[in-house]
Amino acid sequence: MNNNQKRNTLQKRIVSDVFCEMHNHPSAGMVYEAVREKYPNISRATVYRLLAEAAEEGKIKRLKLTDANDRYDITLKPHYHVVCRGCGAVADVEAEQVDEELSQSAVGCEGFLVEGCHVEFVGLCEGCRGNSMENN
Amino acid sequence: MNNNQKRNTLQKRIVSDVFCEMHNHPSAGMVYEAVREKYPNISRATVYRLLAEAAEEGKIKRLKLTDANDRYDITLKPHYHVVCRGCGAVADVEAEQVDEELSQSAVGCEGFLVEGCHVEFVGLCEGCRGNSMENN
DNA sequence: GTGCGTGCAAACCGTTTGCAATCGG
DNA sequence: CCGATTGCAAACGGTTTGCACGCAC
Repeated sequence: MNNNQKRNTLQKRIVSDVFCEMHNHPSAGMVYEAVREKYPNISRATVYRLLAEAAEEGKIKRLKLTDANDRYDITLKPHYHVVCRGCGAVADVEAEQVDEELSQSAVGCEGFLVEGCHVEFVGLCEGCRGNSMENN
Repeated sequence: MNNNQKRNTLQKRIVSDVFCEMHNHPSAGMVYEAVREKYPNISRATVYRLLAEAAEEGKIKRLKLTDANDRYDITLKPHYHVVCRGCGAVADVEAEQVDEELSQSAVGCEGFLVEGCHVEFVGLCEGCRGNSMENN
């Protein structure tokens, strides 16, 4: 099956290490910036490629969110996320998974077959609640 | 309050007319293409501006979806959508709104305050179910 | 030595914006 | 007439890609 030999490069190790130390569900760009501090000459393309590759191999998860760019998640176990409407930060949510029930209760119009669903929470992070911008 | 006088331009009327005849939750680009058939010289920027403006005025709704680009919805009443994983088409979903309950059952990590949520369904449209690509 | 992986820059795609020209009120 | 609105083209931002070089094996 998997007869293409993956090479163990320095860049791959560094990107993996740096990403594993970040627990903010970073975007590829955020990982790139973080990696550059240790390894300033790394190419943006390499970071993007390595993260996308890891996601395809199922080692990490690529999150699609409504507002922001794609984020990468080290946690593979299914769970929901909350996005801060102030700064875009992402955090995990403790809530039971209701995808199954939700999807079964849904009927798509125009002949659509509903197979699954995506739940995403919106809120405010601790920092943005402190700022007196638009918190009610 | 609203002391800025809006002008009634030909472009505005055409974009509005064309959009109202489309019931596919089109993206701005899709509306642009449709408008161009009637009014070939319209600027892409104008269509994008008019749709964004109408959404800000609350006349239409701008949908943020996880995969695709923003879509525009003529229906203002809250409801869910299903996105075809084959072709990206969007359709309305008949299901009761559970945002309130869901949000209240959710606890954000890292000091996040959960305020609301976004539910989005995934499925297959009639056409894509017919194609023997990757339907199970 | 072979060819996978990298770095670079350019392309990409949907969208937004600066600006001069235009046209609605 | 005056300024809101348009058209154009360029900029934008995040991401992907083509290609020559270099390094892992």
